[in-house]
Amino acid sequence: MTAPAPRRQPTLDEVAERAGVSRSAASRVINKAPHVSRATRDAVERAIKEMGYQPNRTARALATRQTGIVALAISHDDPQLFADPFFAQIIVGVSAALEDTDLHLLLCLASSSRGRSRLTNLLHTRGVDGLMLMALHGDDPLTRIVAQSGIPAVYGGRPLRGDPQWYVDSDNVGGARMATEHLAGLGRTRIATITGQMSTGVGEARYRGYREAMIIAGLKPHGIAEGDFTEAGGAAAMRALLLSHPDLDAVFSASDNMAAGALRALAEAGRSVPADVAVVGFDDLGIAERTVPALTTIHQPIQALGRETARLLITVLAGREATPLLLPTRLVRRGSA
Amino acid sequence: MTAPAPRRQPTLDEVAERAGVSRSAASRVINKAPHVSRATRDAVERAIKEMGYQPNRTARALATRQTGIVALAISHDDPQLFADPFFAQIIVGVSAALEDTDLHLLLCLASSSRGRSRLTNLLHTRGVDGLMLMALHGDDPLTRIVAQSGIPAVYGGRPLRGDPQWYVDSDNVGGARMATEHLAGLGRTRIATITGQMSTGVGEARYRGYREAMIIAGLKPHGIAEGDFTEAGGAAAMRALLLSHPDLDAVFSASDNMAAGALRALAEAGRSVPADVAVVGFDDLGIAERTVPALTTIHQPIQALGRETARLLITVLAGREATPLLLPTRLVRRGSA
DNA sequence: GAAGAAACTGGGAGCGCTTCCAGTCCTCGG
DNA sequence: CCGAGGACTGGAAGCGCTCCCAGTTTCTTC
Repeated sequence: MTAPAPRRQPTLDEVAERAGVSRSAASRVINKAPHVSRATRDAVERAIKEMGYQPNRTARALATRQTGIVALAISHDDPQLFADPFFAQIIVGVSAALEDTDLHLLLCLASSSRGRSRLTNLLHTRGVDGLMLMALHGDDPLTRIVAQSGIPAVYGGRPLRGDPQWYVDSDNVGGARMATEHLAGLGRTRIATITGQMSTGVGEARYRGYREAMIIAGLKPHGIAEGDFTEAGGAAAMRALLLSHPDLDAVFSASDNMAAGALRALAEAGRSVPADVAVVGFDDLGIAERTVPALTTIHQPIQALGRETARLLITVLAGREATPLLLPTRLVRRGSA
Repeated sequence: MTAPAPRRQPTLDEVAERAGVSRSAASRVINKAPHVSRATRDAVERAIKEMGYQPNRTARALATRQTGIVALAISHDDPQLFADPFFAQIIVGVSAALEDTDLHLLLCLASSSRGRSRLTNLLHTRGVDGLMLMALHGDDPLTRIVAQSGIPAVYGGRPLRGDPQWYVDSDNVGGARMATEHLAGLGRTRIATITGQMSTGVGEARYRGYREAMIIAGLKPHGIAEGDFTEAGGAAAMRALLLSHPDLDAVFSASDNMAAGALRALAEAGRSVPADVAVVGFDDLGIAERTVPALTTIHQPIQALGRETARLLITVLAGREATPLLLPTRLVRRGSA
């Protein structure tokens, strides 16, 4: 069995003819343009209803130079990373924001080089009106390509390098500061940190928040280990910290995944949490509730991040004034600190 | 700050002029059509390279009546359901299959009525070449709309009503049968089942598999409770079963989520698993490894489901012969049975 | 009642590409 | 040396819509 020939849709010309007016007139009533008499409008609207007319998207796109499509590009080396619930939440947020516009969402997983070139092609061939970019790593070549294409782009999460004109981000610095302050407020003084990759925007920002809070609290960093946002990486980092700073009494981990690994490593080392070592994570993505003990962490409003990224892009596309946005994070107290 | 004016891309006419040939000739070399002399081809290719020409997607779409876009529509009442890792895996699979074509992926969350009408509109305005549909419930009005639109559609997971021309599905019946047989093979004879909503295709199919296996094993169903694929629903169903059939010695649950709830309810009732009651789930979606005891379950190849759904659509769009596909499931033995 | 403004109308030129078709140019067998 | 057939070529007609513009009608206003 092969595909059936699609049923032919009526065209604007046919509608106009049926309504006994010119194509221009019909176009005007469809686009709610001014200078249309009552009689014309009625006739056209009746014809439209009778024929079940719907304007052809492609033709309209060609004439207006607007496709009505925006892309969400997720650039990351590991395609499996997409399976992280993070992105599902982002997509839910983005979709919600697009729902009251007539924009549609194109999804680009630009992890492979093939995926990247497909995205580049999409930009150059004017396949989309705008772009949302997520999960870039430090020196992603995409930023340059995007900038050159001239297609409006909004970044979800500020990239490390290059200062994009438009972005929406969680307040990573503030969150990390809050986490560290919480630890210090608990009376802990030997506070270590497990960072994400310092080549990423988030990794760097959360580390910076930690540093700032330590300075304000009048404390010296007590152990810094770089992880990779994975559970295994967190465990390894924790072990390293335990070796280099055996007397640490608190850890701020730049992600819940890593914190989960750290908890495991701490348990293996016989340290009790939070009695011996207090732990604070970052993200609050489900896993934080399932660790033992449950993780005190910084909540990041992911769905809102998606929603606001899309909203910002909508604003930009509408030609309205738009400025970057920083979304607040908040501390969620559970058992680990 | 507002959007900058996009830099103008060269057009085919300009390329042709630069190469000193007609637009038709240039078009021919771009589309690798026959009847192009070596000299013409070289000239055009040089011009293309020099000018960085990329054919405009929209214009091409208008001329060929093909957009180069396919949509993945997820129709479900609950938008939050999308956060389920299931869909992320589907998307990864779909993207992988599309990656070696020049089709792009449009994502439609058609849960709200607004979302549904957006999708309908997309079909009628010829905004996409083809459609993949997932997570339909029984009498989804979408099936009719899709059929009427004449746009080729492939179903991921067979809908309950209506027998679509093309679909890809996991072998739910076979999997459920396998699960039940496993239980029977363990010597259990009083085997209950917790079903999903019987108004869904999966719910019905997995129940059918259970029934068939029971008949083959010469056993009588020993308790049937309808759940809703959630953990809470599974727990409630298990409690009901414990009340109606206190002597049951095994349970086949139509999803891991429900099985997790069932395990909880069994623990509360003081039954030990698998000693008193053996439990088998369905899906193998991560949660199965994290229950206590770990869940014996039927593994469903989700990523492959997405991939094959996309492949089938690609085949259909290419006008090639295509037939429905049933993906094999397999038993994964863990602690619960 | 005339002149000017405002409302309406349809023709037509695009948007950037594909594709049909009628020509032109070669090549080659008879 | 001629004609047939094939390989090329460019002109032109779309694809279905928007939008400018010149022309017509209607409404003001003094």
